[in-house]
Amino acid sequence: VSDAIDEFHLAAWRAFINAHASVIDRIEDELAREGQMPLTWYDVLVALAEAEGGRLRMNDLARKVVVLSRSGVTRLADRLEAEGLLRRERTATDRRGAYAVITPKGQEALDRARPVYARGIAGHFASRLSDEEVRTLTAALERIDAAARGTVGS
Amino acid sequence: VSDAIDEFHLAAWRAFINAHASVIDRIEDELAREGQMPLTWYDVLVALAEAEGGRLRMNDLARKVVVLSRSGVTRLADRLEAEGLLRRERTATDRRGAYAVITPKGQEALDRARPVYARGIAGHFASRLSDEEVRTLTAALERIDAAARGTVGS
DNA sequence: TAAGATTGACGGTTCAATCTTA
DNA sequence: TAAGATTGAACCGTCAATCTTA
Repeated sequence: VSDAIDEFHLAAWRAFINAHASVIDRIEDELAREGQMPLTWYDVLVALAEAEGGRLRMNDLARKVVVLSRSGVTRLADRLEAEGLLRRERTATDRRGAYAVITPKGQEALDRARPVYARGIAGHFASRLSDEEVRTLTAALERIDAAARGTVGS
Repeated sequence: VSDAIDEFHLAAWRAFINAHASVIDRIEDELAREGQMPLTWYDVLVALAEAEGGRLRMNDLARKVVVLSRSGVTRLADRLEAEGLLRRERTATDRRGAYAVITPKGQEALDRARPVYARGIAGHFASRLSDEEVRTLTAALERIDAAARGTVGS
């Protein structure tokens, strides 16, 4: 693996970093302005909503929510539980493990946030791309993600 | 602007978010493991190193470092100054403004971090992309960044 | 009054240590 | 001893208020 990086590739990297920062900023602003939950809350709740029975072990939840660490998820789950958007359930079979379960109130809050988030994705991201670009981006970025996620040591 | 978002575009969005999170994580890990500075430090120092005379007004510096707020940059500059990697200079012409200037020690630390960072970008990002994909990504993401950065209200 | 920059208080995230059950 | 999860302490970043000079 070559360790030099030329202008051609550096420009792509910088565009990647900068586009991410500015788009996320915009969407976060719009969510706040419309009184909706921040993105991290959304990420946790949507992971639960998409899971069987709206429930996931804390460990699995943490693995799905890429932007947070394990203890970060614990902390956020505390806040969501305090807001009544999520509840914890202990299982009988393995009493170490805890499930996080989305509540009806959590589902409602998620449903309110979803269109605002969707509008942000559409307006700041999707609408700026041709279909061909979307195909290329998806393939390339999924490949990058899989490779980076897969690497363990070094 | 349509506010619905279909699976086709959602997949691209998720790939974008996940690839960013996992690649940044990897690179941050590698920097730490090799005893180099974290990315935010790097971003600030490289912005200075690329500027005329290695100096920039705090305000301009904050505008260049997309991933931090104005006061975030002040805070980080405090830490970098404490480490001797950067110093502040007050100017005679406008005594409100402060310049941040990279020090020789800062330049050296930057030079040590640069190849590690470059290797990370190459290994986890650039090497996974064809030249055609790099061209498409750069064009698309620069467009997205410019549009998101440009939008002011709503 | 406004611009440049900093600060105090606060909220969120992480690391390492800890607790509990397997 | 290990796995699942949580917690205490420290660190980082942001917002709103503030300080200083124009």
